[in-house]
Formats: sequence, structure tokens, C-alpha cells
Amino acid sequence: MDLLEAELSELFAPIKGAENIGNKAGGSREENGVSQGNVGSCHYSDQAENLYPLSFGRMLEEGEVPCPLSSREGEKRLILLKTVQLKMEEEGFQQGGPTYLQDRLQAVLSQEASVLQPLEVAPQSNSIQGNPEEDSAVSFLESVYTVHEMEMMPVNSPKEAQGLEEDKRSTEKTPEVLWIKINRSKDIVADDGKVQQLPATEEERINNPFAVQAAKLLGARIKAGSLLLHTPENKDRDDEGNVLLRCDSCTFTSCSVSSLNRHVKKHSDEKPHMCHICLKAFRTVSLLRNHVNTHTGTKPYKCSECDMAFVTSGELSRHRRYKHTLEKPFKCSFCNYCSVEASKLKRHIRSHTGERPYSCTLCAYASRDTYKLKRHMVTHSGEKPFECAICKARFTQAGTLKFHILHKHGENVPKHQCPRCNTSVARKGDLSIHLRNLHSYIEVPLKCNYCDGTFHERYAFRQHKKMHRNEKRFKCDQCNYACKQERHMVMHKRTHTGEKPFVCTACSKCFRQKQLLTVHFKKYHDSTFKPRVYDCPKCGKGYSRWNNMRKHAENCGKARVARPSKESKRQQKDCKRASHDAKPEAVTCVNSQHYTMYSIPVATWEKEEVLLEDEESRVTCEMIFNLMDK
DNA sequence: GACGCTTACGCCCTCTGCTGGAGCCTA
DNA sequence: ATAGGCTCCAGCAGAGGGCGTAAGCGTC
Repeated sequence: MDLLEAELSELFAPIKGAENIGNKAGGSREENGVSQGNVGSCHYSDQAENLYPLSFGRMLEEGEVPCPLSSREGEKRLILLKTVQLKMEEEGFQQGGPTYLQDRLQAVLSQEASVLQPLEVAPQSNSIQGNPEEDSAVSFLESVYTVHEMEMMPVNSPKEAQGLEEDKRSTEKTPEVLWIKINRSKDIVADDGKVQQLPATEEERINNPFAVQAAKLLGARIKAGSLLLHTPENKDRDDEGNVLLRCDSCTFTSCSVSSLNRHVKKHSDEKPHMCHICLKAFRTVSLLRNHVNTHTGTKPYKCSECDMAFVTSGELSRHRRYKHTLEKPFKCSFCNYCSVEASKLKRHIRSHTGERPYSCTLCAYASRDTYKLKRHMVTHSGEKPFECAICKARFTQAGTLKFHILHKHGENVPKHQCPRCNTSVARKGDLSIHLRNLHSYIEVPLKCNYCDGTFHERYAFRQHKKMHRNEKRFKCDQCNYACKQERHMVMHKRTHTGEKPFVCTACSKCFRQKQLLTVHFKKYHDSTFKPRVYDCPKCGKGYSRWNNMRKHAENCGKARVARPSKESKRQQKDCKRASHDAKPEAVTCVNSQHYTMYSIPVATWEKEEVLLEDEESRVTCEMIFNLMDK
């Protein structure tokens, strides 16, 4: 048996060598006489060359095994390590020993060589060297899977590949299946050729018969103090011939007994070190100490380059990477992104793969990380947790509140100035919209209705139209009259044609303008009509025309009568509107300083933009229009 | 056992961009 | 009075940075 062990060591030593190169490449471990194959991707380099199992590498060199992978520089080689079940009980094994193993291995490799055909290694960046298990991807059967997805993907022979789409992740394959497995040895265990996924949580492990059985066995051994560290079942050798001690419950191996013993405790629930503050228990004193430090605020690891301090050295190390060294060892294979932490790269990769593992239970939304899902759930509860301390307005997100405070209550609010005009907006996004709407090039030019101007930009077109706005562009072809609006010109032209289309229904008198007809009707045919009266502030005498009242007032006393200003007229108008909004009944709007108006029915008030007492008064079109426009 | 380092998960934050409704202005 | 355009603004989600904490493992 010793001879056999030596031969086995020679055979499998290079595989362990691969493991030593780094778990990055996917370590290979043996389990109960079974070498569990791992797959890693790496650059086609000397390093990769060293990863080959001795016999496999030799066969490739000798051309005995067709290698489907290109060896061009810059490409990478996907290394498949076959799970080969070789049991001591096999007849050939007993008789042939190492020669039998060689033969079996070669047979398997030849048989499965065709499996490699559908595989194609996608071009990757150099980053793969940094952490291949995190950022490599392999295109397979015209689909792209992340390594994470491929971790437990069985690579079937071509005949099995047809059914791959139906069951990509099935673990119920035959023993002849090649497993792609990327260094997740902590999660995967092999037992008699059956690969099983270890439950993620302790609770799941308890409910998992396999894990329970393993734990029972382990527990019994710990209790009995008879861990079989020296038996052939859990003893291997590394590539230098040192004895490797193997955990019976998982794939862990170590040269150190103490390491193994410490590791073995991991499988038990024993946590003898309890926090006196929160009663949480820990396996080791170190863990407890770190934990207690979180209560006490003790942060012994201080950054030499800033004021930050941390509970653990790891935190300090990470902080230094983030803030000072800017070292980002985790690089994305798909883009230039790189990160300080592997978890960040993992999260980033999801933006490439579209993976959304966190689903909302109330709608179809799914997020790429837990925080976004949590944030999303607020939209279902209707909760607005963020309140403005100044105006008590509430918001769903902190960022929204921050923006609100800055722009509603802040001073020196930053504005985004349009580079093409004077417009400035609060948000960058709105500036983009502004630029898109008003300053983007328009293929078909906009034409001005009033001149020959054409414009390819909406903003320029708008500015141009404003130029036309105040000009009296409508000119009479029979006199010098000019006006701003076309409707004014229509009425003016009636002075030339003599047309009087507005006929009084009571007396058949004709008028050029509707306004004039209205005034006429009210004065002569409407008994309820009360004309506007301007009172003398001195004696109270009423006049129908303001000018007459002023003339009288000058003689009546020394009091100077001010004509209603444009502003007061505007106030009147506002007052009228406000009153109209407030109550429908008749209103009295009084300029208490200078003149008084009698109350008139609202209906009349509203209709009369211009109040003319007499169609005989020499009112021009322009006077009416000016008043109307006001 | 202590220590240092690494890994993994989680939480919170910021910045950013898109969307759609409200309000205002203009034609 | 009305429709359409524009800006303002809150809601919401994507992406990434930074740190807290627990745990595992190698080394001394």
C-alpha cells in the first residue's frame, strides 16, 4: 500500500500544485479516494502550464489528446479536471496498480476530449490574473455564463448537451459528467461520487440529512477524541511530500494539526466565548475581542495618513486601499471597472449579466442588490421617511430631500447654466432636456410666418418670433394705419369699405364693431343698465366721463384729481377677478383715493372691457383696441 | 492563543439619470 | 378658452463608494 501511495502521490502531486498556485485557479481536492475535478481559467502561460496534471500535460505534448484550445498568445486555456472515480475495490486497481490508473486516466481523457469542442474561451483582459474566479467568463454553446453561473454547471458530452437547455444546472448527472467547479470547495462536498451543495446557513445544514450525518460523525469523533488524522482516509501528501491532513467533513486540508483541529471546531456549534454586553457567543477569543470593541468603540488600528481608526486590521487595510493607495485589485473582464473589494466586482458583474437575484414579493421588480430592493419596498408602503426640518415636506429618498433643502431653502443654489442662452435650470437633467428641445439641430427648418426667416434651432426661432411680437406688422394698404393684430386690421378696413355688420335688433342701427353695438344697446334699450359715474371728490357730483369730472374738480376745489394709473387699472382688474372668484354677486370696486365707481352687475362688468357712454363720442378703433388689449 | 490577512455579507450613503405630473407661459 | 411647449420638481431606480462586522485560515 505504501508503494501505491507513493505512486498516487506522483500522479496527483501536480494537481495539488495547481491548488497551491492559488485557489484562484480552482483547487483540486481528493475525497475518499476521489479526486474532485476543478476547473479554472487562466492565461495561457507558464503558470497555466504548471497546472496540468502530469499525465494530461504529457499527453497533450505528445499529441495523444486533441487539444481544442488555441495556444495563441493572449488567449486563455480552460482547464477541465475530470472527476474520475477510482476505487480501491476496482479489480484493475488491485491488479494493475499505478499502470491501471494511467490507463484509466488516458481512456477517460480520450473519451471526453470531444466534450471540449463546444467550449470556447472568450477573450479576457489581463485582469484574469488578479482573480480569475471572480471575473472570468466562458462562452458555452453560444451563451455566455459568468463563472458564478457556471460553477455547478455540468459539462456534458455532446449527446447530453442537447438537453442542457432544459436543465442547465442539474446536479443529477451521471458519474461521467465533467464538473465545472470554481473554487467553491467550501460550499461543495463530494460523497461517494455524489456532489452536493452544502447548505448556506446553519439552519439549512440542520435540515440537510447529508450535513446532519456528517456533523454527527464529526461530533462523535470529537467527543471520542479520536479524530482519524493519521489514517489513509484523511491523509494525503502535498507536492513536496509533506503529509496533508484532511477534514472528514469537508474538503479542507492542512499540514498543521492545530490548524485542522481549529478548523474542525468550525463544524461544531461550540461557541464558548460570550460577549458580556449582548450575550452573543463566539468561537474564538479574537472574534469576541473584535466584537466587544464594536461595543466599546475601541479602534486600535489607526490610519497613518488620516484620522480614521478601525476595530480590525482588515478594515484599516481596506480603508487604505479606498482612500490612500487607491489599489483596486478586482478587475472586470467586460469593462474597465475595477474595485477594492471582490463583492463590489460581483455586484458590478450583475450589471453586465442582467442578473437580478432580489425579487420584490409585491410586484415584478427585482433588484441587483439587497439595498435597492429595500429602497424599492418603500414605494409599496407609501412611507416617506425623510422630512425637511424647515418646511416639513416629506420624501421617499434621502437624496431627494437633500436636493429639496438645497434648492428650496439653500443659499447660493447651484444652477446649470445653458451654454447657448440665458436659461439656467436647477438640475443637470433638465438642462439636457432644455438643450435637446431648444438647441438641437432641426433638419427641416422652422419658417417664420411674418417674414422669410428660417431657423434650424427652436430657441433662435422663438427669439425671432418675439421680435415680431411688438411690431405693428399689419399695415393698411389704403392709409397709414398699422396695428399688431390681424383682427384689428379687419375692423379698420371697414372704415374704408363702409361695412357695418353689427345691427341692433331693437332699432336696426348698424355698427362696424360689436363693442359699439353693445354699448348702444345697453344705453338705449337696456333699462337695467347703469353707466359708470366718476364722482367729484370735493362735492360728490357725478360725471359719466372722467375728463369732465376732472375739469369740474379743478374748479370746484384745489384738490388735484389723479387719473387712474395703469397700475390701478391693473389692480382693478385683479380685484375684479378676485371678486369674481370669491362671490358671484355684484361687486363694488373702489379706488378710495381719487374716484368712485358705482356698483354694476357682474355680468356687465365682466363684459365691458371698455365702457363707452355714447356711440357718438369720437372713439377711434385704436382707442378701443388699446383698452381691450389692456 | 495571538495576530494579521483575507473573504464575505450587509448596510448606508452619494451621485446620477430618467420619468411623469404640475404649473406657467405663449400662441 | 384652450392646446402645446417649457421648466420645475418629486419619485424612483441604477451604479458605485465606503465602512461595519463576522468568520476563516496561515503563521508565529
